Amino acid sequence: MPDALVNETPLLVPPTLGDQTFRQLSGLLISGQIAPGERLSIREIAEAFGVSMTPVREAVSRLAATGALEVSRNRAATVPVMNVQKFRDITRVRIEIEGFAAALAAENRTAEDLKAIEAAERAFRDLSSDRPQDVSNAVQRNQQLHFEIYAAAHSPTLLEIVQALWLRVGPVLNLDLRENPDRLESGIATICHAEALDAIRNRDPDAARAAIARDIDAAARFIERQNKLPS
Amino acid sequence: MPDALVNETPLLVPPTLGDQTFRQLSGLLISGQIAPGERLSIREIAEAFGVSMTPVREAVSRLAATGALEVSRNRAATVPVMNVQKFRDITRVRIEIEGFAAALAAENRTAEDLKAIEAAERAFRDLSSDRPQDVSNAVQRNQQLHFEIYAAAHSPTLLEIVQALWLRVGPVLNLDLRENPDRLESGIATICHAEALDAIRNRDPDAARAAIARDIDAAARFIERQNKLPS
DNA sequence: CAAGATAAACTGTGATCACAGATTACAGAT
DNA sequence: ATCTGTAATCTGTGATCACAGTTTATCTTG
Repeated sequence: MPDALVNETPLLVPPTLGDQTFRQLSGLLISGQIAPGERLSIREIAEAFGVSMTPVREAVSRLAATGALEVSRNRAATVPVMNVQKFRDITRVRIEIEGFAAALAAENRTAEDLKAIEAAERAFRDLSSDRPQDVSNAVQRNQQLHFEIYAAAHSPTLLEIVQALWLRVGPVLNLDLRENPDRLESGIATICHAEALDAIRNRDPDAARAAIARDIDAAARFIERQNKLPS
Repeated sequence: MPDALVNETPLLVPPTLGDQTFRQLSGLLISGQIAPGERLSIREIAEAFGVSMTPVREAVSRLAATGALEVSRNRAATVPVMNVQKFRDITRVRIEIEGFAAALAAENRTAEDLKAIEAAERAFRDLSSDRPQDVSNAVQRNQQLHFEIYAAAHSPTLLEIVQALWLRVGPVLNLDLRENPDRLESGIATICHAEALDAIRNRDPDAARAAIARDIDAAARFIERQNKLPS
């Protein structure tokens, strides 16, 4: 599931335990299965994953480096709790950067990119109408669609930045989604996705940027409206 | 609870050896004192810094997570070598993101921010005219000015992203600068800095974005013109 | 019953070791 | 002199231990 978020390593060499731990933790974080404020003990994770402390330490270090985890001295790592101020800050940055990625995708997408995006859009729309309460799959397919678009921008640098941003907002966005599945039923996401797809198909960068910006903004407004964000 | 007051001041707790190692390596990378392609052995660094392998491993993991270092399985970490394609990609992203940060700075800067930016601009300009061959200080003061501007945007998320970008381009930009000090004499940087300062002073986001974009683009064109980038 | 002192358990940090894969150096053969 | 196979060296990876600071539980005390 977290494959879209993690860079593929050559299959010639087997990934290290540190890599595997990083991927597993990333998947749990981005899909909202670890709540903000939750404590992550290195020893507990090591025991749960059947490895020693060393690979977990490396994974936690990497996650902390990208802001996905917070570590204090001699204290357990925690998923950052996001207050309203931080949430607005990261939302503003996401709108700019992911909007830019969508604009680049509209310019640089190939025919294969378009086909992949169309398939991902259809998959999300079908699930949204057929099984709107299937939150786990919705989270996964929404992520799949977004990153098909961002991959079509053909900018490795931008892709890594967006991945790091999603690792930060994942716990907030998707944990909320799991608690309020009706957010999907509003259909705002489906509309924005369709607009983004059209813009990318027509190679319209400004429209693509606007569509992604609206998608992000709508979700953010929904989160803020529930007032679950602390302080 | 007195604990709350103590915990609010994180500078009282001494940084870990891993943090210090990370900072030292970051400084060496961002200032171009470690060349692209150079190998960084954990044991060598540990011996040079007088620590064990453990803190160095953590620092290297964090740097690799942000793309500042590349690690292959069972091989020494290396400073990523940037070909023309990668360099253009990251330059394009820098123009968008750092331009956005400059625009935010023009909107959100306080009077104190402006004073700090003005001082940094003056420091760079003075050095540029008085001792144009003092590359080490020029690199440092250029960085100082840029990050005074980016800090004035008051967006922690954006600031971390820009820092990660500088860790990647530092080796290329500043190593080149050390080998070709005459780039400073062109005065393009000084002109762009002055434009950016004016725009931020006048709270003109578009002009601030354009000035920073021109500064980044000019330096990038200078690098590409020398054709030192491989492949 | 509530509040505070104290001990037990838990935490990350750092160092050290064993190990297997990768690199390098060196030898011999052609 | 050049190629080649092999041994020595170097590499990150992972596990384990000791240690000090933090957190939590327990017991005492008012």
